[in-house]
Amino acid sequence: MKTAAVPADDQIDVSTQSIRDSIRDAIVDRRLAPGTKLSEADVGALFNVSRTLVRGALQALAYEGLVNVEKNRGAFVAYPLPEEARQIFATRRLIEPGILREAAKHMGPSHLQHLRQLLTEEGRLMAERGQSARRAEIKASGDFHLMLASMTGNAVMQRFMDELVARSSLVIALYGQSAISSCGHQEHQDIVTAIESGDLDRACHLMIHHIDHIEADLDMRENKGSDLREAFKL
Amino acid sequence: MKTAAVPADDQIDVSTQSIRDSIRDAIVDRRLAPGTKLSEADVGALFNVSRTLVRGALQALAYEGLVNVEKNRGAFVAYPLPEEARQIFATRRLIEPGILREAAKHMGPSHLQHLRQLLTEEGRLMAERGQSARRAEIKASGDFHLMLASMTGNAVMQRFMDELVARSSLVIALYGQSAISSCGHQEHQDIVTAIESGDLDRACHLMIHHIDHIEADLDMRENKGSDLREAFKL
DNA sequence: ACGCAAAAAATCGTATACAATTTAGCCATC
DNA sequence: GATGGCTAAATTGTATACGATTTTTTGCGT
Repeated sequence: MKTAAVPADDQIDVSTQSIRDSIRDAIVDRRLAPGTKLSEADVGALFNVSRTLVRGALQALAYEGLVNVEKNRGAFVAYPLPEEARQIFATRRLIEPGILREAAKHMGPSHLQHLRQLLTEEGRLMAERGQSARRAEIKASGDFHLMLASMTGNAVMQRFMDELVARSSLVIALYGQSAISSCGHQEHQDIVTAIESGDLDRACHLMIHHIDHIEADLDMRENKGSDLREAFKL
Repeated sequence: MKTAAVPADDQIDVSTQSIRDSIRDAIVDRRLAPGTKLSEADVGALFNVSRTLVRGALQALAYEGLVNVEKNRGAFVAYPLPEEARQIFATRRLIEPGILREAAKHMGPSHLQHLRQLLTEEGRLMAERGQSARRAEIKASGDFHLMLASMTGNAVMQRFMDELVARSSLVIALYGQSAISSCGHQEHQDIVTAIESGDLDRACHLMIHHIDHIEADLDMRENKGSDLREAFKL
């Protein structure tokens, strides 16, 4: 059976952590499709490490919800079910307004500039063509939310958001319809504008609607991916 | 060097998961003091498993923030710094009102009865003496928040709360002053009463103050534990 | 040909082995 | 008596080995 295609760094010294990050990036960047099997031996061969380290990385990713490990069968890139997807977005709606307010508290002019900078980059990527620009655009879109989380100065929240954004990316990969909601970029801008003008209530309002829009763009009818095992076993 | 004292089940078949849970319980129950070294060999001997499984469990616990693993030095029961503690409670203040509202949406009479039942048990434990009753009381106090989280029906939120409650318990073990804020029990009751009466705004308000009170009961002046390594290395 | 059972291969689960690093002990020296 | 450095012990990091489980292949009978 064909098994993952993971970016193969050659010769470079790798640790469990770096393997985890590489696979994570590959999943979030959608270079690894949901459901793809991640064979311990194969991944180990790609990184020139033993299964021991690969197992550690896969277990960590399982904890983040990015891969499922099935006993005696192996690890697979997570294939979030619609219900799971709903829970992820429900959690984001619950958390992100609070993050926004908390971030705003600590925000200075330089922070705002960083945000604007990110938005500029996001807009630039939207103009470009090609799959790699598309991927970069999706990543940048997630980075907006992550940057807000980092501005809270709260490492716990930041980690929660890391996980939520990563899993969201997986959900969008599975159920997303429109190439990308290009309105997302506009909504990001509106949120920053609201923050700048000091209208946090409005910013939070916009944020919630923004998340709603992302979720509304999904088509979560079952069996989109036709993975029969997933469809029946869970 | 003396190293952990972990509850030793004898002969029972154990997996990584059960080891993780046992250590987790021991930490949350405060039978393992913060800073205690968890030697792979020793833990493995107690559970009659190889270091491989122990390592897996310790890595998972590290991800939850319950243990710190220092490269080439080993795993230690986490010793949260004051700043970390503040972030944990800040995150709880941010999340728990939302959980409350979400839980209330799905709450039927049977759910309310479960909550009342938990509060009764909590009250009963408060009347008892002895260290084990004290531990059970602390656990029950955390269970109140976890039960609310479970009532949201949202597995993601539930896992976040699991982590937050576990880490809170560690913080309280380190910095807690008054035996236990016995007012906590009263506050739990007030929250449930507010929910029953349908006044969610009031319930959320009470919840936030409840978390504030827990945090206010801490004495987080530095060096309570006088672990010099921790003081300098982080 | 098709289906089913048994053998073979592949893959995972766990333990053990060995290398790398840290820690502890000890003696010489100031 | 304290300090510095050297050696030995202990501990972790990683790879390998082997048993258990699953998956695939093979081959037989219908």
